[in-house]
Amino acid sequence: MSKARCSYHHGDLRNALIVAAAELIERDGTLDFTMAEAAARAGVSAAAPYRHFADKEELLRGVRELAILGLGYAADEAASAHPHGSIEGILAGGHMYLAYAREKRAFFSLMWEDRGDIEERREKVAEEHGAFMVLVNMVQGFCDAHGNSQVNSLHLATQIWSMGHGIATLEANRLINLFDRSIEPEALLDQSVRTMLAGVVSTAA
Amino acid sequence: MSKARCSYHHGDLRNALIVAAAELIERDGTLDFTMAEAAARAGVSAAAPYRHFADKEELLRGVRELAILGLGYAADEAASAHPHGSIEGILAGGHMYLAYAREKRAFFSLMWEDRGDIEERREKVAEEHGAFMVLVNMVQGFCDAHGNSQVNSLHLATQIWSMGHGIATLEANRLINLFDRSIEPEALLDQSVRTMLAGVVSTAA
DNA sequence: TCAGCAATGTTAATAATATTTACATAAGAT
DNA sequence: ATCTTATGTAAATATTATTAACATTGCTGA
Repeated sequence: MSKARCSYHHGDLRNALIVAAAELIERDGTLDFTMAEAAARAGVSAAAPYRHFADKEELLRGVRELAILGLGYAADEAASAHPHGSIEGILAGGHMYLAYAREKRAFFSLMWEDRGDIEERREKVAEEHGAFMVLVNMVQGFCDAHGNSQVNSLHLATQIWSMGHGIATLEANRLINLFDRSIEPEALLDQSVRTMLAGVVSTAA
Repeated sequence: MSKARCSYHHGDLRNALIVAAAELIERDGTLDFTMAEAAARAGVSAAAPYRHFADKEELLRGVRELAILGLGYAADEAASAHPHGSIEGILAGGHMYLAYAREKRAFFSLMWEDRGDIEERREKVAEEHGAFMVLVNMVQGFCDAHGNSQVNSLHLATQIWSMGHGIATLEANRLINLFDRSIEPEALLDQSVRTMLAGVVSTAA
């Protein structure tokens, strides 16, 4: 069985709950949906979730996985629209990240919030964090194209990521223009990335 | 009256509650202290806080103000240890920010989380956000010292802030070296800031 | 095929908290 | 000295997460 709900057993409740929770997060823009509502949406009783998740934390981690995968797809898409190694590809990735932070705040914060399972996450980095891998690739391509082979692309990617992450995080929390109303996040990001990459090129061997 | 608690009335309960809450946050490293415990610590009943704060959110906002002021003092201190306009001053500010994020995670996230009162915050920017003003000053000094007067220091300060904010946020959530274990946050920050400032100088009129 | 087990659901507690209500006290103004 | 308002208290309420005790059913091996 794997249908809607022939009878007593659901068939795929774990995933159904993750989806239900994600829908509620999407709907409310917060992570504080109730277990009961998620369960109801999946068509089961309030206690059923506990057969699949130790607690709400664990369900949230499930949702997070989904979100991270989604971000990876978005990154693929952004990257594939530009030539490999081009600065535009990197900028497009940044815009995608920024848009995600803005439009899916709750998922974005869920994704980057310490939930006490860093080690577990580290083990699954390769499978789950496609988005970062895409960035590393683009950076690698950029360095190759600009004859700077001394650069550690993992390192440079982290540098660019953290830069974009700062802007995106502040934007998600509506704080990026707390001090200067004229700030435009995308422009700020572009400028930062360009400056950084210019720095890398000027250091070229 | 303004003493410990001569009798029925406290005298300064509002502040006492903010301090109590801050102590609990410090102790547990989380924002999820209970109103009851904060009240108990201030020596009053569980319902008393509601005479001073509409809800826990409002108490948290009170604690946030305190934290932001503290960050401002730390910024003053960091800046005053280096010559005005020096790159070292800016780096020191960054290190302070990073250390704060690492050592006071809960306060750090409280400070930069959207709590639905952006407009109110904006009105008090000048009084409360000393730390950013310090940064703006240092940046201004740097630009003056390097003969680049076309730069909008508010804008550049935002750029540097968001850069440091990204690294600090990721560090606070233990994610900065999720992909690359060899990353050292302070070194990454220094490098990023130096690259950015080098870019500004090279663009000098 | 069928008995029995393990997995997965159910309903009815339990528990922890925020928040409200109804009442008490006391500080300060008239 | 009294009256009003601000500030406390104790005792509900309400909301949720989570657990407990019991039910159903798919699957496994004889």
